[in-house]
Amino acid sequence: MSEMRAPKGTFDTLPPASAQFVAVRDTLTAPLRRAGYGYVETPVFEDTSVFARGVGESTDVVAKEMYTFSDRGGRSLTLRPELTAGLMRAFIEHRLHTGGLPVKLWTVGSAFRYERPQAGRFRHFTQVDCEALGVDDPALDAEVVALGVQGFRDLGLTDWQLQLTSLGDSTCRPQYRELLTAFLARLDLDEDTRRRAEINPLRVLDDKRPEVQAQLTDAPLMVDHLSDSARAHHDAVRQHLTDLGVAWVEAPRLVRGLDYYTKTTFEFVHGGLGAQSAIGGGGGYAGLSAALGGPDLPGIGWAMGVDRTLLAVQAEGLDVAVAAGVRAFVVPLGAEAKRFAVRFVGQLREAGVAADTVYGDRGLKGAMKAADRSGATHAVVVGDRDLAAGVAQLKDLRSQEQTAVPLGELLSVVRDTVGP
RNA sequence: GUGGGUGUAGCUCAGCUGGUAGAGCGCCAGGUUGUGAUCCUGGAUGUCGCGGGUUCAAGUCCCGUCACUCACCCCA
Repeated sequence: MSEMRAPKGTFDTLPPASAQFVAVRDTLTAPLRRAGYGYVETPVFEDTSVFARGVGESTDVVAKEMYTFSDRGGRSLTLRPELTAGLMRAFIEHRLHTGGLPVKLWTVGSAFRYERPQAGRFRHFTQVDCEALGVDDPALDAEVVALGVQGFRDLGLTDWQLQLTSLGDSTCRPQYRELLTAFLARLDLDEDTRRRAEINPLRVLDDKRPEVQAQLTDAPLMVDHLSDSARAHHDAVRQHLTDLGVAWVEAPRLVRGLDYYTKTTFEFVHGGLGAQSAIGGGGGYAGLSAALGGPDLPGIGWAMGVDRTLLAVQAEGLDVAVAAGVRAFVVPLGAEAKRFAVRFVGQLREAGVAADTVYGDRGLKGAMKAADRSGATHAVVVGDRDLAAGVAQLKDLRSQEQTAVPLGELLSVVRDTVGP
């Protein structure tokens, strides 16, 4: 066994399972493409300050989970721990806000966090990201959420739910925060939790330990202390979601780990994943653009975990992969037949038929075995003897029926028999 | 960063109270010198994660270490 291994917390996605990964990734992005969102490609690493300022210095992600390094020019760079901050940096750098608003963007790619791996949590993972920037409109919030919902529906997922709440805005959140801090100060909490309460008291609300939860039954909730405008925004979002046929559950204790979220906040959770049950999440972020030195513009967006969604697909036993493999497999026998096979496979592919042949000297039996494993429904067996007679044998690998086909008709017969 | 579990063939695993390794699947070959899958027969592959200790003897017991895994924290 080799000592070479994928780094801790990373994994390789190999055939045939990789076909499912591709299907999940493409299904999640399809609704965005259909809705007119534009694709953006940004670097996998950014200046460290993009994340420090964008994600928030006090978050765990920035404080202890970033892959940060110096390049040869002495610059501090960081492998992106999420995709939104880099997207915003590009949005600001290229002054995309000077066009029509909102600006609707999506991207997909790798993200990196130095965390202890566990089920559904890795140091390298893939996210699909969707952002709508520059307009504060509850209908836009609803659209963004609905586009995420559509992806899950298209995959056939059923064991999931949308959790929704509002984290308030700059006028009501600070007041609520004080209220909550005062409440938490009266509880019997361990030192670790106290420290967390200081950094972000909201996060204590979704502590999973029963002894903590028991003390939180009477905790004040953000949704009960929203400003009039935040309240109206939240109500309108829910009305639009209803109109769009999107169901949700109220999650007044939903907290997200990135500092930039405001108002609409949501998470998609799946029942088959273990502790890391979130397959996607997002929300509004009023202050992010300004925090990165850009215009003071609002935004709404989400990130979906492709790997976690794939786990969800597998947990539900769904068959999402497009049929891989080939339809026709050419089996040559002899030197002349070999030349014919290589040429004929090229013709089949050119004609749109997924086809393959055998490479390496394996003999007829081995070649037939390869044909079987390829997933092809039909084999084209051709030996020098057949070529001399001007035919090839077309064999249905399921029924075992074999018929001789004149070479002049072979291409069209195979194409019509096996399909694309 | 903290805690629990597990490391034996390519994969899934068995190996009782210590006596120097096995099964199924897969792979290869033959049965069928021009036919796969099915069936029959045969075959190959292991530093038992690594290091140390106890013992006449360690896959088995003890210690350490690494990896994987699950959970906390956090999050996709």
